[in-house]
Parts: sequence; C-alpha cells; structure tokens
Amino acid sequence: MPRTIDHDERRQLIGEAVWRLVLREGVGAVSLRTVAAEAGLVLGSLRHSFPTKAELLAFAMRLAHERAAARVARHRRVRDPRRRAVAALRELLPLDDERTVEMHVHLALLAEGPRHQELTALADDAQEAIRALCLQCLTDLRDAGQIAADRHLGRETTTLHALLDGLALHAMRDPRLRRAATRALDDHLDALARPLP
Amino acid sequence: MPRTIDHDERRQLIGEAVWRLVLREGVGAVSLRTVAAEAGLVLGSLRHSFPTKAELLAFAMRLAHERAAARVARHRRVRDPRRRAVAALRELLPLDDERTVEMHVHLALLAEGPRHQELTALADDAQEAIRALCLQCLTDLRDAGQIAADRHLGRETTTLHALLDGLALHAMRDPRLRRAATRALDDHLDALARPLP
DNA sequence: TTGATGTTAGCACGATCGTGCTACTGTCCT
DNA sequence: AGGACAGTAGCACGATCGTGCTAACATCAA
Repeated sequence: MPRTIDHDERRQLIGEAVWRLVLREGVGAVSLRTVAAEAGLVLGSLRHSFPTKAELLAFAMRLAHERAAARVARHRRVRDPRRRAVAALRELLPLDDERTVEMHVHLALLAEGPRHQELTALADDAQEAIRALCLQCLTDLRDAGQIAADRHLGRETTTLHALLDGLALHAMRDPRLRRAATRALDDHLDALARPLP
Repeated sequence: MPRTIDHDERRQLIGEAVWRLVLREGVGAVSLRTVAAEAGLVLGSLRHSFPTKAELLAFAMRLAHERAAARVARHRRVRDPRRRAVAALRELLPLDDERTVEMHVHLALLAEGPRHQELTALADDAQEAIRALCLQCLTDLRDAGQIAADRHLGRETTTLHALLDGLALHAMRDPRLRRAATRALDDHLDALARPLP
C-alpha cells in the first residue's frame, strides 16, 4: 500500500514548504497558491492533500510539534538524570536551523490563533506538553538528589518552563545567543541543586 | 494649533483599533478596511492618517512599545532598588488586559516581520531596551548589596530577560498564571541575593 | 463672503485570495 | 484488456486586498 505512504510523505513535504514560506516571507505570505509553488505543485494538486487552508496550517503546526517531540523522545534512554534533562530541554532551544524554524512556525501560526482556533488548541497542547516535560525533568532530578528537597516543584516548573521559552524566544531571533542560552539553562539547573535560604 | 494634536490623537485611536482587531480576530484580519471599520472611519479617512499599511502596522507596534515604556518610566523615582526593579519589570508582564494586549500585538506583528521589515527593527529595539532595563535593575541591586558579588551580571541579565519574557509569554495566554508569574519574578530576585556556590 | 487648506468620503483598478467544480492521467485489481 | 479510482491539473466565481485618484466638506484668514 505505497499510496497512503506517499500521501503522508507528500503532506510532510508540503508542511515543510509552509515552514520555509513562514520563515522567509512571514505567515502573511502563506496562501494555498504560494505554498503550492514553494512545494513545486499546482494549486489543484495541493488541494487534493489539503482541501482547506485551515487543515494546511494546522498540519504545519502539528508537524513542527511532532518533529520536536520526536527529538525530545530520542533522549529518553539517557541514564544520568541531569544529562537526560539537558539533552531533552536543549531540543526545545533553537540551537540550529531546524529547531529555529520550528520555533518561528509555532509562534507565527500562534499569531493566527483567533482566525483558525484549532491552532490555539494545538499550541495549548504543545505548551502543556513542554510544561509536563519540565516537571518530569525536575522530578527526576529531585529523585536523584540533585535538587534541594525544600524546593517547591510546581513553582520551579513554572520558572524552568518560562526560562526555557524565554531563552528560545531570544535565541530564535539572534543566533549569537545560542551559546548564552545553553549556558543559562545549565546554570539554572546547577542552581537548583543548592538549598534555598 | 489643535489640528495636529487631533491628528496624533486620531492616529492613536486608530492604532488602538488595530490592537483590538489583532486581539479579537488575529493579525490576519488586519486590513485597512477592517481597521477603518473598527475605528469608526471610512477607508479614505484612515488613509489620510496612514497612507500605507506598512505605516499603520509600524505605528501600532511602536504605540504598544511607547505605552509600555511610559509605564516603566513611571517607577523611576521609587527609592528602594528592589521595589523599583519589581515595579518596572512587572509593567512588562501581562498582569492586566492593557499589558496583555500590548504583548499580543508585539508578538503578532513580529510574526509579520519578513514582510514589513520595519517591524523587525522595531521589535529588535524593544527587545534591546528590555534587556537594558534588566541590566539596569541588576546593576542597581548589586550596588545596593542585594546581589551576591560573585554573580556575572551579563549572564544574570540574559537569564532575567529570558525569565521575564517567558513568564510574559505564558501568562499572556492564560490569565490564571498571572499570580504565578509575579511570584516567580520575586523568587528569582530573592535568589540573586544569595552567593553562588 | 470668499478663498485657501486640511480633512473626510468614496470610486476604480489590478492583484490575489479560498474554494467549488470539472477534466485528464496513470496505476492497480479483476 | 478493461474498468475503477486515487492523484494531478486547471478553470471560474465571488470576495477582499492595497493603493492611486478625485470629489465633497469643514474650518479659519483675510
């Protein structure tokens, strides 16, 4: 049944065409016609894979989330909790072009939220998943004795999550900040090992 | 010469109409016609104040930045450095609807960046200004002995800036996080007072 | 009152948009 | 071989877009 596989592959190629367009020309330049041209298709062909624009945008955002989630999951088997946490969280920082474009796509499509409300729901899910990842990392670190016992995990999750997304937001727009972002993340995890007062 | 004053006031009213549209329907719904309708004007009238769409978008973003900067500046005379820092930084968290809409406008128009490159420049300026504010706050706190001397101010600025924007990003989308965001900011400043190792 | 000037109102044009719909093409099942 | 059908290509429609341009209007100086 190679038909359906080709179908999915094609949809991914089209989704990546949306990404390139968002990155290069902004989300305002995304139309069914421009996406078709970017993907090397004709309008009618693209509309066979994505009958409506809403489906196309939702797929493009979901694809970015899935790619990121797959990279994060790849580090699940790392033994040391600290190394595992750093490896996972770094996948959510725009440290290379692949991660940068995912970040741009996520934010750009989020800005289209009110129009296509499915995008808002997708973004909510992704945000909640990242918060859950942060909590998991902190829980593992605490269980391994690498976080002071008097830390409030919920609050630390809020802080780590915000720090992560804030670093991503800045590094996304200035690649020179990539090193600083990774260092800031490391330093923060270091600081958690020390008792509070 | 009340003419020019009315002119500026009108431009601000139009800019706020852009804000409402961005918040309610998304940046994709911003056109000269929809903005004119939102502002209670006819297309021709709006185009007298803003001949092109690029000017309108740039003004709307600049207006958001200026409003925020004015609120920040209002706390300059607070004596205690810690209180001054908290007061200033809180003006950049979406703790009420006014600050929330500014945040949304900033991010939404940033997503239009590649098309209207002036928006990118404006966002860069705003981001640099916020970083400078973070550095100023940290410098003042250190001079007042409220930051451990072994802290690296540059790195702490990166972290504070990222934490601030990350908290804003999250609280913007879920008002329930407003309290958590303010607490996280307070806690972070508290933590800076303790020595590193 | 009249004329100058700045504001408001509106038309028109070419371009582009999303989408419904119809043909054409190739590939696999029977 | 031939029919079924998924996939490709493309037309057409109404709507909306940004913008150049002109006409009506208000306000104040002379």
